Amino acid sequence: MWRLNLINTIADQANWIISSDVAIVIADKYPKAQHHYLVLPKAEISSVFNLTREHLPLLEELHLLARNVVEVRGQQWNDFKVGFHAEPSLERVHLHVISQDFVSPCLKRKKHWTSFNTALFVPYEELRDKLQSENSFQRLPPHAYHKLLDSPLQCNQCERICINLPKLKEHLLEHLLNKNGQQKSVIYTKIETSKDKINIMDVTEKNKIKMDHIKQNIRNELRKKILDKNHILIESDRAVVVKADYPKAQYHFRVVAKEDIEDVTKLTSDHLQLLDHMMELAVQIIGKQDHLPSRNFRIGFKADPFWDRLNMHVISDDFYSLSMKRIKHWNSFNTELFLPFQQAYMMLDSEGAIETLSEVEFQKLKEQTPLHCNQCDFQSPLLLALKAHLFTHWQDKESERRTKKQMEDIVKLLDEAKLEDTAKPEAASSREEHEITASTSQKSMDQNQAVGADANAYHQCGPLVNLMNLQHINNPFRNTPARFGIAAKTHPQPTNSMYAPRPHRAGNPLAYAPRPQQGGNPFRNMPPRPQLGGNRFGPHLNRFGPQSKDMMPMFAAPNQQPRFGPKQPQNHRPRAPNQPQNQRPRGPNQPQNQGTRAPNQSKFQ
DNA sequence: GTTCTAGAAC
DNA sequence: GTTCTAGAAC
Repeated sequence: MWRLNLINTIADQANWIISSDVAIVIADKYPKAQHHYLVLPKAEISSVFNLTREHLPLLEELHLLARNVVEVRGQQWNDFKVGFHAEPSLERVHLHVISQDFVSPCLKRKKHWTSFNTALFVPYEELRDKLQSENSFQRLPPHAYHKLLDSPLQCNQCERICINLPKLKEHLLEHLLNKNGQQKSVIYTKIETSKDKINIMDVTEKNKIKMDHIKQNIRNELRKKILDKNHILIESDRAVVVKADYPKAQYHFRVVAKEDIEDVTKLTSDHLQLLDHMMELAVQIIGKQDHLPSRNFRIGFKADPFWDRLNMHVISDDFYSLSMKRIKHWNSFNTELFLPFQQAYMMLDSEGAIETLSEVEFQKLKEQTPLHCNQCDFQSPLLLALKAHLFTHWQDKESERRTKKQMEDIVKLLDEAKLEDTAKPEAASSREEHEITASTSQKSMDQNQAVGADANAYHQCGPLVNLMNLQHINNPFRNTPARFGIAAKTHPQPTNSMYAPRPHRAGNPLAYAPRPQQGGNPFRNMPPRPQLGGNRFGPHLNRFGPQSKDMMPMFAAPNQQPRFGPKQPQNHRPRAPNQPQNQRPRGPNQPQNQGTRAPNQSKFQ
């Protein structure tokens, strides 16, 4: 029965985009716009006419998942319409989440348009308020329904009324192209005789040229930025430190060379001193971040940089940020697309150049899934699930940090008390101790506030970058009740030793390090590097220059053999050939969403 | 919800 | 002649 199509679709978890304990999001099989999703409850509620006031919390959850799927797909919430059909055709109540371009080959009939762009579409808020006030939602009278179906085809973005659906579709495409920066002169596209096949090849080609031009202008922004003193956190004669405009973690800075070097591939061994200097600046900016120890920072270059000027990333390893919106954002820091500083330095020192990956490899790495957590064995194909997971790491670290801070305050207090005891031998009562602890905490808090209010300190130390705001409207986890456990499709996690150990995974600072199976690599016996230690960042320790070869390398364990050993011929980068992380042997638990149907789904077949 | 198709509209 | 719409069938 075709009315059960949606129920059949959700029976197969492979169709789920995201889900919670109570609802599921799927893609509309016949999307009427560029983005079109359906949110369905797991509970068997056949239609919108069966909803009552009791369902308001469920409705809220559907709406939350609607926001999440928009976030997952990297789209803007304001571009979407979210609501129900007043006269739905298919069973199981479903919330439409649809982008307002309405450009789609599946938009074929007038009804497709009117069902979303007249009163036949009931926005989420309208239904919610109706249930709140009247405890039910009623079907439209037949005459009203047919009248709405006959509504003129008025554009949803301007006053234009079109004579028929093909004309409206042509008009809607104009809007979409205009929105994407298309000039009006090239809007009028050829409509092919075969239905719904619109030839926009010429248009997209011209679009591409224009977009390339715009991109080039943006690329130059970094060059301009280093001249603008307002953006600069630290400046020297050879480089500056600026805050990243779209930070991909809580702390994200760029050290930008003043010298006109396009990117990391243009570096030669002559630039080793420049790299030393850039590291010194990185050390300085890290040192100014009291909130986070230096071991939580990663320093390196993008192997496929967007900006038109050599810039070195200094980024905290939480990677929890509202700007972390796309899979390529994650992969650019957590695969071989990120070239750690020490690796770049070694390459330059031993080979005199940094060899890049091919364009094909770049593309592959950018889109690579599943996404592996950089702090544990968690993995997921969905960025949203990874972000939810990263959030738990962030919370743990914050709580750890707070506890540590409190302990430090107490120790400090005890030290002070000791001094006072020397002068005044009477032991303080436990009640007094408690009072003193409380007052110290208060004092510490006041001090923090004082520091926060100190504009000069703020300027010199740089702002606390991108501190996560749980209540931010764009935060997908805002107001998410814990019980819903929004984690989408959860995949089995590796539990046995068949999985490669973490040091060999992309996302690890050792991503560029050689792997055991690769023969002839001069670094293959190198022990794992420890995390960066705070006190090793002293600017006076210029351990990266050739003159420091006899010193203990900054990133090495104290007894490790020196990394800057005798040079060996190298015709390739010291990494294993094409061993993407997602080709690791699978564990016994296969992902549940691949192919097989559960027995209880047979009733839908 | 979709596809098919006859007949109206152009 | 082609394009477009709308009802029937699924």
